[in-house]
Amino acid sequence: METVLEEGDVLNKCPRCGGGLNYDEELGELFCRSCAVVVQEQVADLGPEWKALDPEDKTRRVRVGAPLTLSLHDLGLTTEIDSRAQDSQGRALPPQARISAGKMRRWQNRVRTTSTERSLSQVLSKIGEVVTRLALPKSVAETAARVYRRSHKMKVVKSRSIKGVTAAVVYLACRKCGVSRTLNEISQAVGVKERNAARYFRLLLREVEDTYIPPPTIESYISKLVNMAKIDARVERLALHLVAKTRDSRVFSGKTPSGLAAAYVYIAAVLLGEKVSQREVAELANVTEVTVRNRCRELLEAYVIRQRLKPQGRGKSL
DNA sequence: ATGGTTTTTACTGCGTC
DNA sequence: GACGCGGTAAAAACCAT
Repeated sequence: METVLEEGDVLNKCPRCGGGLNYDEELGELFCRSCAVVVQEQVADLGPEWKALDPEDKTRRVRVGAPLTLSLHDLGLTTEIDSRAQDSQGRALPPQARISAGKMRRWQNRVRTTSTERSLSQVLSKIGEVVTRLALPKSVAETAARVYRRSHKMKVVKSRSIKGVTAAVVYLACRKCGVSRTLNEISQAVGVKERNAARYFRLLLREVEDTYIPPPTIESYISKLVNMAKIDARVERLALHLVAKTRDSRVFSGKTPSGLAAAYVYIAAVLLGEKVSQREVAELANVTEVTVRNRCRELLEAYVIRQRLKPQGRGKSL
């Protein structure tokens, strides 16, 4: 039960960031643990939604080869690490612009045909823009559009900021689809203050969305962090293990998951003798070093972390 | 608006490579 | 001496009420 990553989980390297890729044939879902973290359970939840997709996708998915690569890329492993991710080990990716255009076109077709009135609002087209810009999966676009139409029907978004609503809806869709993007990233892409988007997001949750959407887990943050920082996978495993061990603790309550995740990763790295600085994990988790330190302190106060681990664990004991 | 909680900002001292 | 680490106080942000 301490093992979270199963054998054979990692099939490939992410073409964009080099992180581990997981690809589920059955569900047609691929997830890079750096760019778009999707935890196993959440994938299962996605099942129905994916089945509802057009058959064209299915046939494309079955084939192996170049189209697959294309769809891999399509499935939205994105942005945020763009600098080094740009071009990886010689595998030439199709020009960004072309893919974006194609995706945009497809998305718009779908929306046009399904939406009853095109004049529904500018929000829908804005959603398309944002999804394209962030290279998010199609499922996100569809989910976002669906949520928006519903909220529109319920009149809750009447006379609200278009940008704010857009960001909120897209973020909500990401959450539903298990795509790990922060509200901050999306707000920036939309060009709106995060707190405004947050307001609308809460509004949506309260008024429209009846199904509870779990917030991003500490575990998902940990995976994201480890992969983004290119830290040894052992650290990830240990960090996740520590989370599991300390799961039923009040240390968690009210603290930002990303900060906690950063702390776990840091502690795990120290235990394993990996050289990872607080600054590094803090930056990647979008928190300050102070927060990392505080979480570490609280964690270490609450628990005695011993290193009685198996093979050549040259860890120190804290 | 307000109050309680959490995070950030800014600054300091300490050890070490 | 710069760097990583640890701590602190006050400001800022967040959130429910």
